[in-house]
Amino acid sequence: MNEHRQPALLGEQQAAERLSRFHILPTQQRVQIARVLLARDQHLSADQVLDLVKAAGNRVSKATVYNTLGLFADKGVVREVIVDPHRVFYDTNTSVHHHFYNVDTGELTDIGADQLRLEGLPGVPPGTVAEGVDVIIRIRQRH
Amino acid sequence: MNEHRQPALLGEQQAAERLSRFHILPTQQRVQIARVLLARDQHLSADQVLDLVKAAGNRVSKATVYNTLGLFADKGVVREVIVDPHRVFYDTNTSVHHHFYNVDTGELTDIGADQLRLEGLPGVPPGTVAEGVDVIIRIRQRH
DNA sequence: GTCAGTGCAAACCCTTTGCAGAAAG
DNA sequence: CTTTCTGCAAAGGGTTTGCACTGAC
Repeated sequence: MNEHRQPALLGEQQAAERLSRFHILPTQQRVQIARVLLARDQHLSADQVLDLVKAAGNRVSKATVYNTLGLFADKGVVREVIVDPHRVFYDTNTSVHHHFYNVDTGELTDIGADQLRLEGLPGVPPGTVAEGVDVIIRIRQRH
Repeated sequence: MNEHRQPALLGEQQAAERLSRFHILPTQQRVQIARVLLARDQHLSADQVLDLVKAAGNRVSKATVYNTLGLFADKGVVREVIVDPHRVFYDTNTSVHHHFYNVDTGELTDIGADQLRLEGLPGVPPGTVAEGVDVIIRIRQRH
């Protein structure tokens, strides 16, 4: 009856291995952050990650969460989603896909790559290379 | 030889009329902001707008610039572009189009609607309505 | 022992807010 | 005269930084 009190966490082993695969040294805090973050496909802000790590009974500082999420994004473990000037979301789904962003609730929902196709991608400006394509469909509550 | 020292400004009359058309009371500051902002197709941050208004010899406060840009966006005079967690850009081109965002330089460039087509727009989640679609192609300097 | 990672608090920066004074109609 | 707008400065909130401490190898 109480097996759902705590959100499922990724095992420490698995988390550490996953970080190693991305050439990230699996320190204690990074592993704890990975355990909550990578447990499922989700979109979390830095603050939410901090809360989840603490809720799981581990201690991390705010600075480390920010540093770590930035590192994870750099290394490709997660993807930054910028839809709101107030906070950055980290998306654990790194495959090609897009998003609905509910401006009223702040909720972010995935749109599979198969549900939306981009035709005729334009060439990038000279001297630059493409890094990624973000498609955001902004929605709001009816009325 | 000195006709380019000052960026071209929209005439006061034109600026005021344009605001009225969007049901915005054309007060002094709003008109001055509109004159620099709407002079051409461009992407400006609030800070840049503040600097431009001051450079044009007019006085405005930071708060008024923020309030005014927010108002303009609400009324549809400009479009907010959120590509950078650090600042919001205001785009004077309100027709359907997309953007390149150079993450190294912070530069925003338009992509005409004719250069990129979206196929198979998915239906929005129940209880919500679409407000807009943003396509951002993130680019960076080669090497 | 050396170098990288972490924690804390303070600094930062963009943006918003509260409120008194000014301007618009 | 009433309502809305503006300016200033202060507050806000997410993110970053500086620096001493800790941990990894």
